[in-house]
Amino acid sequence: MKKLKKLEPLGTESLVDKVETRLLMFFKENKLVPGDAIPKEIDFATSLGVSRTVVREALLRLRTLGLVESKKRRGMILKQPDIINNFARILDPTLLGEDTLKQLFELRLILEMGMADFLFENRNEEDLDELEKIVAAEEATDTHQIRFSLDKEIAFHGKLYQMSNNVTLQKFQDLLLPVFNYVYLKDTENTNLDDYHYSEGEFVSHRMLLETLREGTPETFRNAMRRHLEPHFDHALKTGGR
Amino acid sequence: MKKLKKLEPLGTESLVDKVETRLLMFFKENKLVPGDAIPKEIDFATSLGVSRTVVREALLRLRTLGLVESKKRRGMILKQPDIINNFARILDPTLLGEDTLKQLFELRLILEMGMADFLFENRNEEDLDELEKIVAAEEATDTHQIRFSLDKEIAFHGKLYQMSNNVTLQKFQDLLLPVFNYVYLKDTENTNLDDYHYSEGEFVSHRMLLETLREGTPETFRNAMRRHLEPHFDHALKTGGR
DNA sequence: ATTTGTATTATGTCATACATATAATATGAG
DNA sequence: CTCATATTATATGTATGACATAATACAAAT
Repeated sequence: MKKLKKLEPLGTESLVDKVETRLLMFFKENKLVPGDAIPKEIDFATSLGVSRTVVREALLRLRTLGLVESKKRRGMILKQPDIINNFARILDPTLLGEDTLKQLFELRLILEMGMADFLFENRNEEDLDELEKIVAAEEATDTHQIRFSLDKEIAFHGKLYQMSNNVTLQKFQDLLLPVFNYVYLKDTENTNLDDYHYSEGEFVSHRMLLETLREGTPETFRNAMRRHLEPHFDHALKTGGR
Repeated sequence: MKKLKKLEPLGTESLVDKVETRLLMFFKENKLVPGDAIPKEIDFATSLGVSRTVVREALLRLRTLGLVESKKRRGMILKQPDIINNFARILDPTLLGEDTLKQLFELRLILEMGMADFLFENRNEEDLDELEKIVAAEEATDTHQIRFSLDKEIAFHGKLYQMSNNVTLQKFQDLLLPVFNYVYLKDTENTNLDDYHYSEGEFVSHRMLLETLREGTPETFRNAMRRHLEPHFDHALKTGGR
């Protein structure tokens, strides 16, 4: 038997896959930018030699990803994909695995530890005042349970994200909020955070964070935030194995 | 003319939209989890009273988002949506606006500043040795240009992400890498980073970061990292307005 | 000139048929 | 009986043609 050339595994990708990549190539080659109109389904179908069904499914994918938008009679136009928005639909904590949830919660800790510099860069009286109001309201309500009242937690930390002045980060946080809540609640079920005793007995409250943000530096703020988040960090680090 | 009650705009959502939400409800109500099989297209179609086409398009969306997976003859099963993977297709830097790019680059700075605690929690000799190798190779090559050699930069920082032991974070970094490179290159075009002079004249090299990771604490590491990233921070903060 | 109707057009939906891949089963060789 | 191989059934994938729907342009009417 003659030596035969190894038989290449023939592409496993479906027709729709191919068409999708062809469409993306088409956009790039023609240097189309968001706002530009693209040919109609039937034209793509004929020039690619496939059925309208296939073209439609490929375009539907791109639409799902927010890359194109379709209007009746008007055809389709390229869109600036809103990276974040699509996930909102499916990012249901109950549909995510334990490990992913844990990692996303870690991500939250990372983000809040890392954004100090941007907070200091963009802080202004207006925002600080609003933060002040949030803290004041928090202190006024229930002096015993203030530490881990979820609503206040969200209000305060949410405001911080907003103050980062990074819209993408904000959207990201909005998106992950349900996840955070979910993990947070699950955690508080198991370990009663009120009983948690901080190292050196010192608890860093929202008020103290606010003061640090007013008078401190990014560095001191990071340290304060680390203390503030200590129970969460402990939980995340303890339950290690991924 | 009499004062008329404002006429509510009636729902503009398409059939496919409705079916999609119905499908998601179905999954939740039946407490389906990743791995579970779901009814076939035709069954959904008949029970919802719509054509297979519509069901198919709705399912295709969910497939595009990674929530379901389809295999011939086997039907469809719920999948753990890979949050990150979906971005890849559309996250072409050339398709993103300037502002989004900038914000993603900031996100990188935030992540690297924030992950210190996890690095220290998960560090082990093996990883540190590998990091050592990367640094050594870096030092060996070109003693003059070591600071901002892109490859080494990627190798070193990439390894850090890997050491965070957070797969989601890693994937996120993989995904954003092209964006980072893109922004990085554009930055170095304008401002020659080699000419950048660090505050107090002190430059924190990869080697110093490594030493801090070996002997220091999360706190000292954050400070070192902040110094190391100083030119990037400066650039990000200077060009402020979003 | 503003409104109202009408034709046009590209996407949205439907119905049906067939192709294709694969799990399940049956068949056959040893 | 065991294993490999062929067959069959089935759910998704693709194709085709038809009609519905909404948005636009333009004509007609007031």
